[in-house]
Amino acid sequence: MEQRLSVKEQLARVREDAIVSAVNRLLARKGFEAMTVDDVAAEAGMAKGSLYKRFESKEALAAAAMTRVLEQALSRMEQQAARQGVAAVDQLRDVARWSMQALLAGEMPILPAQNSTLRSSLLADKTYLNRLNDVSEKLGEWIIEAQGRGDLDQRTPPEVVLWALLATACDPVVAVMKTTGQYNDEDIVEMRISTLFGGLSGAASR
Amino acid sequence: MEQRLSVKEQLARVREDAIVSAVNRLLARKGFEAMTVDDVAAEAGMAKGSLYKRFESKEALAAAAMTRVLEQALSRMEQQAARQGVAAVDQLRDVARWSMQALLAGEMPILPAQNSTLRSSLLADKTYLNRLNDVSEKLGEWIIEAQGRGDLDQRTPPEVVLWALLATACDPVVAVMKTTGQYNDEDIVEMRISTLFGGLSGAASR
DNA sequence: GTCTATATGTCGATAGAC
DNA sequence: GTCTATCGACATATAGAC
Repeated sequence: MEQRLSVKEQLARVREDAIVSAVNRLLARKGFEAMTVDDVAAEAGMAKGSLYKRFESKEALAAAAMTRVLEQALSRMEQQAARQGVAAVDQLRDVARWSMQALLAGEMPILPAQNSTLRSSLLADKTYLNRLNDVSEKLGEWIIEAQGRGDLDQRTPPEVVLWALLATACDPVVAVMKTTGQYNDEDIVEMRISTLFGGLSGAASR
Repeated sequence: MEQRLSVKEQLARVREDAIVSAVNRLLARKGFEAMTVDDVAAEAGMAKGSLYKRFESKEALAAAAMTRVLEQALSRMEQQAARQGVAAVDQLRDVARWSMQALLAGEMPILPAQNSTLRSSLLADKTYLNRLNDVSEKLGEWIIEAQGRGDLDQRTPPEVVLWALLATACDPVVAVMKTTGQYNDEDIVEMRISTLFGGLSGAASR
């Protein structure tokens, strides 16, 4: 009985993962507003009714996708934290790289500017908020450390650095560079990271 | 007869300006998808039918708003260009400041990530494309000049600098900083400009 | 697969200018 | 009195919810 339940649970997890992955891709491709529940059903390969069995609304679908991305980021950050002798600023750089790579791979659900229904739904989702808080706290530690060492500008408030890093996940320039076809993914990421940390200014302004 | 036509035309222009201003505010507030044509009618103080008399679709309304912002930017840039003895990099900084101020004032129509209907509509709008081209060309000149003087990093391709500057118009960090209420508009703009040009890195990494 | 709500786009009625 | 422009109710399609 216990074994059977476990299998059922595993199947449920696989199914749920298929849904969340589908939502993730669709959010990355078209954004929340343009994504329809029919799209999700088609992409996940199941009937619309099955979606509403597990998720109570379109907003809940999106929230699950965004929560999963935060969990993946956390997992990545914990791996990074375990490594020895890596400067905090390099750990921050790594997170920014990771999120831009996800963005380029079409796996980063982009949250629209200020959609009312999705936004209020996210603000009511404790799991999402907890994960966001976990990510922010870990990044915050690294930011303080990097500022202490002089690797990050000390005049910029830590929260502002944090938001700038989080914003890499929806950097519009990455998408433009991608669509021109002039640059490969690696170059795009490196150029944006370089601009983010080093700025646009040249030698004469330093 | 000529006088009468002129008055009529003036009235039409005033009306059209009211419409475009309303669209502008609504795009800034809720974005294209969430904005309804009924919203526009209410905000502009006229009936929906009157909107469709002058604009053939919701997309055309949005395109008109975006075109007008580009025209305002151009006008600002031409004023800047007329000033003597201003370094190109400072003119670029001024444009970035201007667009962020517009963003903070709720007057910057934000184009959604990649909405299919609006995007294809914009790409078919010659007026919009021409204005965008005008802005890009002028900025491109300044970028080349600033790079030549060493005021901008020469390893970053000019187009990438251009896109980074255009992206200030939809900088999500500005909105977050605004909503916290911790900073006034001027501080927000200066911090973001400073990060954009100077980067996040501190003295130890220079 | 069905239902309901809502959003875009249309059209006939109407009011006001000359 | 005619003509033009505005209004707002209506048709139609589509998307969320179950």
